[in-house]
Amino acid sequence: MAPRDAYHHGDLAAAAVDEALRLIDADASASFSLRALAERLGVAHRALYNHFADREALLAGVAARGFDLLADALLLAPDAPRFLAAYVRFALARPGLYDVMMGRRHTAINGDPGLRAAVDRVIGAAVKALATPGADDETQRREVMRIWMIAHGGIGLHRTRMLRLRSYAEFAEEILRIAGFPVPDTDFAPEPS
Amino acid sequence: MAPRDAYHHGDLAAAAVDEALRLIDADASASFSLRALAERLGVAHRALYNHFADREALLAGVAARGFDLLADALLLAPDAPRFLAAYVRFALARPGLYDVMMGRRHTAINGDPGLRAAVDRVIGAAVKALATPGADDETQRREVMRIWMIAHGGIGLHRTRMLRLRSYAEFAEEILRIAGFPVPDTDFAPEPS
DNA sequence: GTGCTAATGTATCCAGTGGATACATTGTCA
DNA sequence: TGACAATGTATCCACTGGATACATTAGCAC
Repeated sequence: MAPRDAYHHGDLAAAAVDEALRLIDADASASFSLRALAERLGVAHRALYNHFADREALLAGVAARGFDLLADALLLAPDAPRFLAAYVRFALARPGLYDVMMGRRHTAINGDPGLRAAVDRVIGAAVKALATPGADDETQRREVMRIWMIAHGGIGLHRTRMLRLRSYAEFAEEILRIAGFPVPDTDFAPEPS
Repeated sequence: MAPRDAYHHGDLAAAAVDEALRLIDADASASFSLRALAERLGVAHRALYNHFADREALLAGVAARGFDLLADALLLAPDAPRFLAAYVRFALARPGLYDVMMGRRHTAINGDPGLRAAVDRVIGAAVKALATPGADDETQRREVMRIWMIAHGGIGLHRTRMLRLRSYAEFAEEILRIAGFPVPDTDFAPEPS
């Protein structure tokens, strides 16, 4: 839909996603606006509409990039507990990006092939890290779902302070315990802001 | 902060929360606006600011009402699996309201006493339904967290169709299995829209 | 009862938003 | 070289949350 050739700007579509990701990462609480993005790119805000149907389409691009980054991080995890730790670390370190990734509605997720592919990379990383040798496919799939639900749910509840956990460290240990993993001696993740 | 006496309108503060809840329930995908709300109340949009500091404060009121409704529903659950079922049913039946409830940031949750109290009613209902006779407090608390994480995470992932579950019924069965509960023969929840 | 005062609601303005239409520019290729 | 389509700009619109200034009215002191 959006050509990748170099034109006036160079490659506005890619630059827009890059810069949008930067803006969203810089301040998760700030609301993202096309006009602010266009200004940082030195371009009329309407120029973005030559590359993205609307604001949602641009954010879908950002989300896809986010899932790719997440998959990259998760593929390094050698086992299940470190997979869970890496997932939680990513989400809490980049709350704005995580919101954009998870805020999409299902129509957007399945309507955008690039986005769906990036999500599937994450699922692939999960299957790889959570695989247990003897188990059948159904069991594997269910384990992926279980860990993902606990991680995603835990992150959401922690961020609203719905559950009365005093600190990030406490949360991190707790989520490992709840998932049924041993808690390592050393902190498995740096304190996100 | 907002007096509850009857004045010009009667009780605009309460009426506003009621009507906002109705609007949000009616169309979860529509973005909620103060002006649309004021129009439905037959009042200048600026009148709402005599009762709520800003849009967020009004939505905090809606969220508090939502948690009260959720607590009401959960208190009827006689055991853990039916607690989980009731929670999931509520969230999927009222997606807009659930978003408003869970979209708050922690500052809002803990800053508004009414909201915090409503959240605590939900936690109380959870403790009641998930209590196991012999267990100590720490174990109880952890079980509440585990079920809540699975429920909240599962709802989020299901609504974005992140996990490849074909239908709501499939999701409902799966989340019970994942939480370690037996799956009943009959559907435990009607299909939400 | 009669005013006074503060709570409530209104009128009007503002900057900012996403989006649309019409037009200018410019790279590419026939 | 020239036409055309891709790209970017100028300008407009309806709508949003919010602010300031003013009108109304309820309820209390007397």
